[in-house]
Amino acid sequence: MDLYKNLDQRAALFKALGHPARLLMLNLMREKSRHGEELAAILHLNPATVSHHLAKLTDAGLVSAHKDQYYQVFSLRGEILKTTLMEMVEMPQESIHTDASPDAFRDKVLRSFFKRGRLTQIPAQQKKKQIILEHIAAEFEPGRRYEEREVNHLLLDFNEDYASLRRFLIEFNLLHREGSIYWRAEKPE
Amino acid sequence: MDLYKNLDQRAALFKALGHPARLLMLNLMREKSRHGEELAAILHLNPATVSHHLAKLTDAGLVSAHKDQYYQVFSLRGEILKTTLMEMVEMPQESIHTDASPDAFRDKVLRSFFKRGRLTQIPAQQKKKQIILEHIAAEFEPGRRYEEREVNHLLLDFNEDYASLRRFLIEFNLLHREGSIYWRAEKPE
DNA sequence: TATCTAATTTGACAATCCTCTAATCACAAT
DNA sequence: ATTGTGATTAGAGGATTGTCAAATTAGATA
Repeated sequence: MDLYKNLDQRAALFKALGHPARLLMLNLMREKSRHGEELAAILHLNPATVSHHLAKLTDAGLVSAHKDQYYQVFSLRGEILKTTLMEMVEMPQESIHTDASPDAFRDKVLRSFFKRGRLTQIPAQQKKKQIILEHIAAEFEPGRRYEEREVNHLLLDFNEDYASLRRFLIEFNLLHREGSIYWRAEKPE
Repeated sequence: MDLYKNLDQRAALFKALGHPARLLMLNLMREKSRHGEELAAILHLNPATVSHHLAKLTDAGLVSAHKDQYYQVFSLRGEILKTTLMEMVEMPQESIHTDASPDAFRDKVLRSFFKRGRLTQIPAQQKKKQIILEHIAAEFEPGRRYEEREVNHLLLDFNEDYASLRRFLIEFNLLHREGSIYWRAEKPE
């Protein structure tokens, strides 16, 4: 079954389950197979309406139909219902990336605070400060030891207020210091 | 948790899951908690739209929120997602009876073929014939043995064509015969 | 306090969905 | 072939939903 592979198919499955009348139909079919006229009588619905609902259930792969004498008999296809909600919600990472871009927020923040490579201002908000500081910290080579003078020089490329930047980098644990020697922190990941 | 107990609440849960954007949100929250602005950026949606979707997810009990600095941070409430689709679809018998009437079809058939206790005609269709024959068979006392003469007399109350009725009852295994002695079949259930 | 920021609400519009009636279709029975 | 039966389609009305822009609210910052 390669139905339910992508996002929209899964949403469609849930949508098919998202109506009381259809849930009742599935319950009735759980007991035994049923034909349209029967369901219509039980649910006090117009046969056309039942047809409509049954079409949705069949499209979603939840029921199947076969002919018997005068009737079109519908049966529950129970296999899919054995999976957990989580398995059905959970999409592989890569398909999340195709449908959305998880770094969009980060990108947006970086774009709005950096102009031509320079930091226009230091954001007051933690989450945004974190993002721009991480971006700046990436300029330091891991493992290498820096004199304070070198650090200042490097930071000046981003903003004239190099002292604040240096302080924040320390505060956010992106840069470490011992005496006048600085080095970049290990990446958390 | 007595949420998800009744039909409409369950339909509401599925409806909440029945939209691609909301499935993506849940996936993003699976990795870590997120705030609205972030989700909006990632999904390329208006913050108001994200708010709208988040409200549906919270109403359905799928996410919870807490404040952090400037932000309202939303987290996935995963417990519910561990249940299988079937458990969520499956309603106890009694609540099916309150929301629908499983015997409505049978009732309808009986009403339309019996007028003032008499069978107006013998239906040609199997399913309906079955229903009216079961109803007639119920007039015979279980265990008791009937002479053919008694059977005919009893059936005449329903329809003048007692011979056809008798034949059908045998054919549908509702009545058994040995020689000229008849008796009612055991109930299948 | 005044100001800033994210979240929510409001209102509008389009799209989708649910329900029914009426018409049509497919097919079994005669 | 004609009739009868259930299923489906077409279309329409009303309700709900998804989306965004604009206004408002709640709460943190300074």
